[in-house]
Order: sequence, then C-alpha cells, then structure tokens
Amino acid sequence: MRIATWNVNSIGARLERVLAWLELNKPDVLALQELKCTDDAFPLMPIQALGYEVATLGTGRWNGVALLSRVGIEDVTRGLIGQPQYEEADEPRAIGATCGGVRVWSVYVPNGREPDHPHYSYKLEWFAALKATAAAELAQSPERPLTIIGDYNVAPTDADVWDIAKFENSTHVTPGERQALADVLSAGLVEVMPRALKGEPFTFWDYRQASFGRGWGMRIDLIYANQAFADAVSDAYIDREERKGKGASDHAPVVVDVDLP
DNA sequence: ATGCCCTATGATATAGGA
Repeated sequence: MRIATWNVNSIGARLERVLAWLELNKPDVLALQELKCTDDAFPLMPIQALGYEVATLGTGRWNGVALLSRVGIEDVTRGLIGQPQYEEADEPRAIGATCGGVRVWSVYVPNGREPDHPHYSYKLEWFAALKATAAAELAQSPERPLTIIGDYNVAPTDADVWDIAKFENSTHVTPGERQALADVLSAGLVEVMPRALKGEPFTFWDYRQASFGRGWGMRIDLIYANQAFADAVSDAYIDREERKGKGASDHAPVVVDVDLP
C-alpha cells in the first residue's frame, strides 16, 4: 500500500498538478493539507474519476484537510479530541479515516507565527490535542496500523533546516515546539524517516528569494506512525521533483510504502 | 541551478504562509 502526504497550498490552484501526480504515482491514500476551500467547493468529480473516495474538512480560504483513498474510507473523524479554538473558531486542520485497514490522519499543525504570538501558544495546545487523539486511537486499537501524516510545521532537528543560524527568534525550531513533537511521539508513535530521491532532504521551500534553487528548505512534513505501521514500511521518500517548475506548491509530497494486505 | 512569492477574498489591498 502506498500512502502520501502533500500540502498543496490550495487544491483549486493545484488541481491539475494533483491529478497528474495521482495518475503518475498511484497512491492508495493521499492526505492533503491547505485546501483553502470549503467542503462544497472541493473539486470532487475529477478526483473521483481517478477512482478515489474523498473525505474533506474545509471552511474557506484558510487551512483545510482531506483524505483521498482508493482502498475505502470508513469511520471518518473530523477534528481532534480537545482541539483548541483560535479566535473562537474551530479550524479545519485534522481529519482521520480507516483506509484499507490502516488508520490514517491528515494534519495541518498551526504555524505559530512568532514565538511570542498567541498563535504560538495555540500551536502548542493543538499539539496537546493531537497527542490526546493519538493516545485514544492507540488505546482503542493498539495493533491496527496507524499513521499521522501531514504538515507538522516543526523541523525536528537543526539538520532539518538549511541554516539554523537563520532561525533565531523564529518558530519551527524552538525547544517548545520540538518538545511538543516528542510529547506526541511519547503517546506510542515513531517517526518514519523519508529519503531524498535527489538533492537535500527537505519538504518545503519558500516561494520567495528563489529558495528552492538555493536549497533554502525545511523538513516539516512528517510521517508519524505506530509500531505496527512502521514495521511494515518498505520505503519512504520525498518527491522533491514535484516542487520544480511553474505552478508548484511550496511543499513537496512525502510518500511511504508499506507491506500491508 | 530548473530560479529571485503565492493564494483567496466583502479584492485595485490585505492576511497568512513559515
């Protein structure tokens, strides 16, 4: 089974790329982030035409997540246990479903903006809700393969950014955010490390300053999984090629192959 | 090296991205 995650930075703007990528790479499940559209506006038909069932969670111009599956979508869950609000709104940042016997979550962790911004504390609270959700799922079905994939908006180590010196007083690399990642893992998950097919092992390059060409990237799109899933992994990689050219998302897809029935 | 921002919106500016 092939599972992938991709922050597409608007499904509307990225539709042709997403359709082409699905046809070429044939994932069984694709977790999307940053749909930037409502559920009603999601382009269901062309994706269904490729054989995928779709579950979405989107409210408009910000955020939005989805799961596409050609191995079934059951027991769809929208939102996290104890998910915090931001400015009194429930943001669409997490959706889970069972696809071909694997429990898959697509997550879009809040950015944080700046370490002293309210969005940063919201980010840490959001991680606590993610941990609670992971713990509950693991308690309910400890042996069922589980993966929580998406845009975590944290670089796990200094090696996961192109130049740690450029990140003074920046989010994505603070001890608090990295502790939040460790707390999520402590619920009973491990990280599946992807390999770089070519070039540096980043998953995001800012649109500005020709960052992609300069190698100014970050690895913030992560694969977390329980042991049952991790034990079945045969390969995992970053599709850096998809970041190239006009009309690319600023994130590359991350793919994981598992030997599961 | 595959290039010096991109996206959606009460849109001709703005917020958000990370």
